[in-house]
Parts: sequence; structure tokens; C-alpha cells
Amino acid sequence: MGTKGDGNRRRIIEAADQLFYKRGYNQTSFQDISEATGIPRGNFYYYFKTKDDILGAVIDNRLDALTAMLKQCEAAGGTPLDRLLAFSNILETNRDNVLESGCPVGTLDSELAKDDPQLHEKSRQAFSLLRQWLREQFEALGKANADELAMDLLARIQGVTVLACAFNDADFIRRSLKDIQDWIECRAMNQA
Amino acid sequence: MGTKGDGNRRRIIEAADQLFYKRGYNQTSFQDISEATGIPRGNFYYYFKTKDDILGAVIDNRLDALTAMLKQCEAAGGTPLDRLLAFSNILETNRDNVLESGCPVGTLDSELAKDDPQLHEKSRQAFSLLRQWLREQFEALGKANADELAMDLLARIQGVTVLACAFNDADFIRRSLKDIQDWIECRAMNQA
DNA sequence: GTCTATAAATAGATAGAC
DNA sequence: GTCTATCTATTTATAGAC
Repeated sequence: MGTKGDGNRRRIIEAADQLFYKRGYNQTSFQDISEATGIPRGNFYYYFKTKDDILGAVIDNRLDALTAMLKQCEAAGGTPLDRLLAFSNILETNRDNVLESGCPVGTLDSELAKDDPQLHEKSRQAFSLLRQWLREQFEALGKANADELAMDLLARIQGVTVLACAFNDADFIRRSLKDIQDWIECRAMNQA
Repeated sequence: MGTKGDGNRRRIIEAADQLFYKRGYNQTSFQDISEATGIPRGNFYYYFKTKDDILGAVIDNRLDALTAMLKQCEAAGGTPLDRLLAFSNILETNRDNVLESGCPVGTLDSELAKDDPQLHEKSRQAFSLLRQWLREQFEALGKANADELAMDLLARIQGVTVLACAFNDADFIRRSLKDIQDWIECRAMNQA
């Protein structure tokens, strides 16, 4: 329970989080994380038993960050519409990262879908968290098919990130975000 | 120009194509391709100078396959609407593969976006081919914003594949395909 | 808790016999 | 053209000194 140790553990997680996003999980080595943190390779095994364990800690860290982000969206306004619009704005606030490396949730999940099924299941938790929160917002709008709308919105955003990253096209993000927000407002106005 | 050599070259490309799709490019080793083909590792270097060269040949192979697929779509009907609907049906005809490994174009591009920029550029060619073909179909419908519609349709399809693969959800593919085809028909009916 | 040295396995790539 | 043997670098992971 040393303070020093926890600090190193956190630094490893933060560096791995960035590297897994920018280079991918499989393409990130212990040496990469070591160079990013200054912590020797051999020391990692004091904090994590395997590389998969680091991934697990990184995903848990991302779940915490996503939860905090969703809280921010809830603070953005009193109505579900305000919250959904705030959520969709992640496309614009994270624009530069999206253009360079895609969506951290989507690209990690796509990568791990081709690896071990257990790793894929772990990474899917991030999508599940977003899906559940979106579902609650659409339910608050009185929608009967809230889960379907949540999936539709997630899919729209994922599609935009994949194409925007592929073509490095910032204008496509801006234009698509407007379309998506129009779509959200349309759902907020219509009945059930 | 030996017949035997070309046969081996093709077998390597076909096996690598499948493995790059099912496991990812970086996670596929020469040993994997060797085991899949029965051709010894060292022999690969008679046909390809580097692993990247194999990737280049695989992408060229996929471009040929995509071109043939688009020809099929053109044969599906005389109107642009028929062709666009035929195109969108790839979501259903490739459903099982999509659920297991995502879209071969999208997942490879997302993976290579985190690698060497040159590899990313190479993989983007597949998206460009589809984008150009879709643009031509929307132009044939008299649309002024044909390229934007092409991007929108590609993004919709990509988003569905990412989410369907993440949640292994075949019903989501079926439901989304219907939405996408409604969207296409709506564009075909409206003016410019 | 921290770090060095190193093990064990695998990667991409080469050399050269046949 | 085909194949075996091998090189070099890198990977995850371990052992053990401090």
C-alpha cells in the first residue's frame, strides 16, 4: 500500500492507455511503456502479472474516465436532449485525436475482436457503458425503443470516426456531427 | 514466369488475405501463413521482399475482388437505386464474417492507421474505390452532393459493422440494413 | 519496492545447398 | 524454384541482487 508504488502503477496505466490508443494494444511493447515512463521493464511485473493485466487496468481506467465524461454530459443541461447533444459533441472536442487514431473505444474493440475472446469481452464493457447511458436518456425522452436508438446513435458516431480517420477529413466530422444532432433533435421532438 | 511459382504466390496471397482479416495484419506471422499453405517460411522471400510487400499484394487482391463485387452490383439492376440496394446487401451476405471479424476494409484501415502512414495510405485505397463507385451511383441519381452521400452511406455501414461485431448482434445488422435501405430509397425519390 | 541481467520464445529476414 | 538452417532483433516474462 506504499504511496510510491501506487504512483508508479498509475503512471504505467496512464502511459499504456495513451500508447494502446495511438499504436494499438498488440503493437505496444513493454519497452515502449518503459521509455514513456522511465520505469524499467522488469519492474512492471511487480504491479502486473501479465500484459493482459495491464490492458485490464487500462480498460478499467477508461471506464472511470467515460463515467466522468457522462457525468459532465449530465451537468450540461437539465433535459435529455441537452445531454444527448453534449454527448455527441465528443466528436468535435476529440476531433484531432479521432482523425489520427480513430475512436479509442471502437478501435480497441475492433482490434481485440480478432484476438482472445476474453480480451474482446473486456473491451466491450466500454461500449456497454455508453449504450446503457444513452438508453437511459432516450427512455427519459419517453421512447419505447430506447435501446435501439442508443445503438443507432453509437453506430452513427462510430461510422463517422472510421471514415474521418481513414480520409483524415475534419470537415466530414463537422458536417456529420450536425446531421447527428439534427437526428437527435428530431427524436426528441417526435412522440414515443 | 513459371506456372508453379505463380500458383504458390497466389496461395500465399489468398492465405494471408484470410489471416489478415481474421487475426489482423500485425498479429499474423510468417509461421501462420506457412502453416496455412504448407509453404516453408524461407520460401516466401522468393515471392515477396518483405511482409509489407505481402500486405500490398493482399490489398491489390482485395481491390480486384471489390471491383468484381461492384460489377455484380451493377448487374443487379438497371437503375442506380437497384445498384445501391445491391451494394448495401453486403451487410447481410457477409453477416457471419462481419459478426466475427468486422468489415475487412474498415478493420484493416483502422489497424494500419496506427502503424506506418504509408501502410495506412495503401489500405485507404479500398475505401476510395467504394467511395468513387457510390459517388457515381448518386450522380446518376442526379444528386449534386453525390460525394457527401457516398461518405454518409459508407459511414453508416461501417458504424453498423463495428457495433454488430462488438455485441455479436445479428439482429442489429438486419434492422440497420432495413434503415439504410430506406435511407437510400428516400434519396432516390427526392429531388437533387 | 526497485532495478539489472537474463531466460525462453518468436518475429522478420538471409544464406546457401539442392 | 524449393527448402533447410540460421541470423539478428524483439517479445513477454523471470530470477535474484540491492
